[in-house]
Amino acid sequence: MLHEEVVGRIRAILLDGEIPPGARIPERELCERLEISRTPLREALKVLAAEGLVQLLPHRGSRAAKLTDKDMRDLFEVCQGLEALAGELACERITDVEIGAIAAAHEEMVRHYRDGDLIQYYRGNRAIHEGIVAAAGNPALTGLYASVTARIRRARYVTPMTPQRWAFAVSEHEAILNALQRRDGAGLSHILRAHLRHKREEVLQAGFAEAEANDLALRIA
Amino acid sequence: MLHEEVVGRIRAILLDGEIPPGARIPERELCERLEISRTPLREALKVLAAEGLVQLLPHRGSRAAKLTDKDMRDLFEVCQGLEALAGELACERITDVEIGAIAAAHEEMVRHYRDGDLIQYYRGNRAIHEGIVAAAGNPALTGLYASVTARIRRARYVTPMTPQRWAFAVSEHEAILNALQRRDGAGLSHILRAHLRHKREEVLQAGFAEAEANDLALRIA
DNA sequence: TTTTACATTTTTGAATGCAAAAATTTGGAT
DNA sequence: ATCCAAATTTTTGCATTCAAAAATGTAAAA
Repeated sequence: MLHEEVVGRIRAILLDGEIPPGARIPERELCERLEISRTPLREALKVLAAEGLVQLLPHRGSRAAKLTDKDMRDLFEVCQGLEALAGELACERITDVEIGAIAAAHEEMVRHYRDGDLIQYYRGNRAIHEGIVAAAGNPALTGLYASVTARIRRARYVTPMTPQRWAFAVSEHEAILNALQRRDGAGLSHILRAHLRHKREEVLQAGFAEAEANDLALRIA
Repeated sequence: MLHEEVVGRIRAILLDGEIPPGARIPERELCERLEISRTPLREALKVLAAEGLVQLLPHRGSRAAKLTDKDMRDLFEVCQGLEALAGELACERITDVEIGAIAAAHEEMVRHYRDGDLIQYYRGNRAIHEGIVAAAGNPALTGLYASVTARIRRARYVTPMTPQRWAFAVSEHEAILNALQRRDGAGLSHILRAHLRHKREEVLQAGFAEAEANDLALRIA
């Protein structure tokens, strides 16, 4: 197994929440499960620590990173900046074919909304945002975006979605697609920011990070 | 020596250009120099690879990353986005004391400009930009900014500075300070973008990345 | 019963050893 | 002399080992 694959598999385990935020990472078990020795596992954990997904405590092992409300707010803020930039760049560079693909993803997402299928809706949602970032044609941006969104993904998908919020999010997406089709960079940037700001408010209001903190506090006590 | 210190020292060696872009990283020598064994060195190299400073070639070791013109353009673009965001946030959150510190750094930088001391000018310049980012009060943003600027630092400082360019850059900095003092987020964001766009144009025009590519081509031939 | 000092076990972090892959050198054929 | 193949050396990637640190358990004293 290649180094990048090891990193990827552990990242997936963390993002799936199989090792919940704040929990100790069982070195021995992971070694057995991935059928590798401690050396490559520890290399991967250090990489993931640099990415912010793992917290290393000298001489006391590693834990799945746990985000405070402040961390969450900060990451959403950065994400807003990155998506706003991506939106502007995308409008300058996107091809008609790419717009068509995003429009198709949008229609599919709306269908999932009508069906009330939240999981599939989220999947489509993510494809659209990632499509816009990809259309910016800037791999450095794509990489940072991936790393930031990975860290807040769980919070986004765990936060409860009310019918009102959901309907409003879909209407925002109509505006996003519209701005993209008009190649209105400033407009797209603006609506993307608002869209993410709203999502951030939902997530923070749900007190996701704090819930996790309490959870850990209970476990320690 | 702690893991983070190993990473930091190798990063410094790379940023200083002591191991030039594209050059092979001599594992054995670095081990002796840092007085560590291969295990912690390799852990550090993998972290630096994730940061984009090192290129890992499976079964053929690691090299100091070499940036193409496209890479450089992309990184500058992201840097523009991050600084623009930082500028807006800074204007919302910065204290009078912090503004005073940045104003002082600005005055000092202008003195170095008048003295024609480019090295000290760059140092002051960097302090101002980092001060604005820090004033945004967003550690996630600070981290990404540090990682992106690290990768383009050498190109910025190697690019020749004409008197005209220099004078113009200083005038831009007057506008930056002014916007910050007025806490004009939109204005600061705008001028920071323009400032970086100009710097990017200079760097790309100087053909820094291509020069390095040729340099490597010669070495290989 | 609770607390504290000590011994034991476990876990961490790093050096070493080993097998596989790549680079280099050597030797032979053209 | 040049080119190609095989042997040798070097380097890489990983498993293992070892010392130090932390966690755990135990027993004695308050």
